[in-house]
Amino acid sequence: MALDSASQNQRRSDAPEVVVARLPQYVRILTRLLQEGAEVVSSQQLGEKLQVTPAQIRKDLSYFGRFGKQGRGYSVIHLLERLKLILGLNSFWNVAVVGVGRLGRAILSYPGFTPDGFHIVAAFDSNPDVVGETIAGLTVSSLEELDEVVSSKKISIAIVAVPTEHTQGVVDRLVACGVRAVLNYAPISPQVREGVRVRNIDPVLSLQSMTYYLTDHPVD
Amino acid sequence: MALDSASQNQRRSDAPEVVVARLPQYVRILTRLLQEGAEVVSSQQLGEKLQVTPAQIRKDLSYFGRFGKQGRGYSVIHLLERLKLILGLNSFWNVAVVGVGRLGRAILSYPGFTPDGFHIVAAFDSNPDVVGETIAGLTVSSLEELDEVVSSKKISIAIVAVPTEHTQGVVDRLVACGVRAVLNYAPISPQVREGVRVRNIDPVLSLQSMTYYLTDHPVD
DNA sequence: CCGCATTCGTACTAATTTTCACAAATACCT
DNA sequence: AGGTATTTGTGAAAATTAGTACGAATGCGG
Repeated sequence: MALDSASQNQRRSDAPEVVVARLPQYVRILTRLLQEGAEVVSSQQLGEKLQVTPAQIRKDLSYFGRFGKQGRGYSVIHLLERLKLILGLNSFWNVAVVGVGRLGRAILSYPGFTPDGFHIVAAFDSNPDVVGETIAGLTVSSLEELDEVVSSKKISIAIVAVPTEHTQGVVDRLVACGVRAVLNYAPISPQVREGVRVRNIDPVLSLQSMTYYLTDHPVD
Repeated sequence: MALDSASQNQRRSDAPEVVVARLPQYVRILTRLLQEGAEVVSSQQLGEKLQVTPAQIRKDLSYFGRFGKQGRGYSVIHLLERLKLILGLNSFWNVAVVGVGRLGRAILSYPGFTPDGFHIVAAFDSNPDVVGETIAGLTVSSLEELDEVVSSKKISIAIVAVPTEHTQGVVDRLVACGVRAVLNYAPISPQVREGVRVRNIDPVLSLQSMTYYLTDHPVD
């Protein structure tokens, strides 16, 4: 009880990254529970749904405040609201897609980003044949216009689906335009300055880390 | 996240899962180095390319054997071969895609799996309008034929891109047919019996874990 | 061939992450 | 109202993961 700031509700800055990465899963489960009409949920129940120990859930949440009631659990709607606020999911995010090839088109047509508050408001490609084309209601812009459009449309997140060899260059340009979060689909990990976040979507790496377990390994 | 680490490791060498997950990245870098004509590489150089400490690379490799030479480093071609053997990447893997909607089509048309030894040899869908269609040279089969085709084509890995509500059911059927590794694109984490591996591709979770850092958090 | 610069492999140490376990608070039953 | 069953939040312990540092090889230049 001696820790003053530690026991306050606003202690957020020092939450480990691994904890932050779990919060969106909690948000997802809570959203479903809310739809199902649940009013209260315990860390025990959440843990079962997420295949995680109840202690971990309580510990994770404790980095951000005290949201539960002993003997009762967490108010689904209240905890959900708090977590969305913490993650910045209480408002919309404007997103650009860079690279309108096969993959970029699939991303532009994918309806799964919008319900979660990510609005794709611009698409870019370097190919003059593609620029001007309209996909899923969006007209593809030239990369020349990147700076202007990113500024005017207040874009802070980019989804990058360009050929591997252009990825680092595109990411550099995006960061120079003020983008601070990049979701990259190329099979490399772009380097960025501190303060910029990158997540890589790399299905081949995922497959390759599973084949290890499909292979017989002598105990040696 | 891990359920029961004691029961996870049976006869297998005891390399932590987090180490196994890094090996494919080593393989990727080594492949590139080999193409560039490099014959030898040190943990120092590998570490720079991967943004990890040299010690971590040496430690990771030491779980599987002794591959380097003091004062010299690692033979690129030799280390690459050994890692591919460890990961089971020295031969081909037959893969099925289940769900031929927009996403499934994009996956079937994606050329990036083949060079890494993952051969998509079957596609399944429940929609009779889609069954029989040919995409990227593959004729879509009905889900009825799952068991037969998985057996006859020796498929041990499945890529699942079906609507969320059907995902668990499809995964259950796949596991019943003998599939032991699943790459899932739906925004849930399918539950499987021990011994079956699942990796989820979930771009929304990735985005949501970045928005935290784009949001101002009072320090106190 | 000798000394010096490299670099591995690993025992040891540090940091991080997870789990345990328990006081305190709450709900509910009789 | 009193007793019992829940369940949180959190220090402390345990487990896992990463990093340090150094002995032992190895190669090279003179």
